[in-house]
Amino acid sequence: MATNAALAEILLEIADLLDLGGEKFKPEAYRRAARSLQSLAEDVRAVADRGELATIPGVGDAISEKIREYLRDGRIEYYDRLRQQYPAGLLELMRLPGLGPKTARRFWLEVGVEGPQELKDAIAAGKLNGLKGFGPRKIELVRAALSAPAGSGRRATLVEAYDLAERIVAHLRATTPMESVAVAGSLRRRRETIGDIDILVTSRDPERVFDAFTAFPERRATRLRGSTKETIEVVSGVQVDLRVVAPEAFGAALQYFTGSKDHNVRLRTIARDHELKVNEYGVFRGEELIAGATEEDVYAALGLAFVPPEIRENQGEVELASLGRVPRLVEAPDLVGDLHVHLAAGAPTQEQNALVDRALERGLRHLGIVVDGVDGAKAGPIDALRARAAGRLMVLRAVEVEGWAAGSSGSAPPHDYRILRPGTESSPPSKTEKPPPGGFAVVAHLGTPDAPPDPVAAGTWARWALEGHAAMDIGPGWPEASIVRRHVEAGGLVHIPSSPPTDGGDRSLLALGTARRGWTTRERVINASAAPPLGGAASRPAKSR
DNA sequence: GCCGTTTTCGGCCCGACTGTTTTCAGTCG
Repeated sequence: MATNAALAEILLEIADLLDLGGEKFKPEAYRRAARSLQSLAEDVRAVADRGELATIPGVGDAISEKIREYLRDGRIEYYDRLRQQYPAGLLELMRLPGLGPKTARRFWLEVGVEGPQELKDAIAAGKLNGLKGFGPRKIELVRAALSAPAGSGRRATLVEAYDLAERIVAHLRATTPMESVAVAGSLRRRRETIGDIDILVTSRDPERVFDAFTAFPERRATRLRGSTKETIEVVSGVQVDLRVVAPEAFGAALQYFTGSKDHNVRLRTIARDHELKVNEYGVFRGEELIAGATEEDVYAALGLAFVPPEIRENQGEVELASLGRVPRLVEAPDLVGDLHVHLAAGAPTQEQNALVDRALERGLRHLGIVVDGVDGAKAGPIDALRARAAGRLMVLRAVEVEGWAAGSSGSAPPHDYRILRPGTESSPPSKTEKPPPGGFAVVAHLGTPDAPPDPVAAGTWARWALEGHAAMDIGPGWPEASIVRRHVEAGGLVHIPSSPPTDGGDRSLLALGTARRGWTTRERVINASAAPPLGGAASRPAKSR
């Protein structure tokens, strides 16, 4: 595991242990530091080497010292000491849904339970009966949590969460009248993985919306249902929250429930400094509602420029917003080409033509095609496609070279540029390993939605791309936004797929979101330029015909 | 434990929901 993630995990566990001890504010402090590490744009070791650990939000003297200890000794004494104070099973107990540190601690001290199995036995033996604050419903809740199916409450990949949210929204739209519906939460921020899906609705008839939500075919269980929100778990184990809000508060609610938590805390602090209060119902001066219908209003009321959802992580965006200097992130209309489209050599002419026609419909200016299953020296269908494009679209011929072990092999021109495929099946390259010689315009196939690249490997490939002046291909949820951000801030280029996939769905939106999450601006996107800089290519691009 | 263009000490977001409660504690996001 990458150092940042491993350290974050330890800090989170320290937080849980402190919770068990009844600490009031320390746990949240450790969690905040952990979240900062998780979204840190570089290896924490590099930050430590520069002596700048304290610049990380939520990291002060004490946590800095613990981080240094970990980097030096591979352990943190404070953490080891805390762990000795409680049975390991208590942490498992407090992580069950509906249970927390207080409850776990009471089970331990008052019933002598040290873990999930012992708790099961204790319930079966009726040892919880008569325990103060534990009625039959509460005991049943605990019992159900203990026997929850495997995978319950798990995190989903970005693509999985996106598709699920699309199905839920479609179901709601088809079955109940709503004024507006939006997806919020970490899915809207395009996080790499999604803990729970947040859906926001305005409607005059909340009960009807909840009824429709309850009737969603994939629902497995309802966690809770009140007058403003309902939480369900679907069969895949993912949790979905639905909230109904008033139209005049839609923007405030969307802002609030989009998060991130740390971003919102910053906003509320700023509000307080302006003698304002912000919550999911709006921005208030005293009792008076001064903003809330749109997100733009909410930010404006706080004297801030609008912040795109993808970068709301308290990673410097709030400061820039207060100065009115939020970067303009790449947007879908900026993508004027695609340099990485595959076409089977034997594909029917109709399918080949559709590739060009779709690109023309989208108004693309260039299209780079890898023809699979044909000798690179042969023209394949490229000439025919060039004729079809008839000067309206620059059709480029790309070849893919697989694996760093491939050496200098690969087809000779005539191709316009080469794409490096590091070879995800192989073991990741070492830090000192070099890419194969010869230039590349794009480094691609770094992962798939189900198998995102290992962060260390992705970091190496990003470096290859940077050194070779090639663009790093972005996928939905990978590489991690922190790697993308470090790459583009170092001056690197990215490639964002823009052609709609042939298998339906429009997940190219998600790759765009991942790029935006990495603070990518248009200038850093190789296919946002009408004349893509293919300087890293083995040969110069052919002239447009 | 962290943080501060009013603070280096005294705060720390805040509301919904649930179960068990005659007014609240715990959990969650």
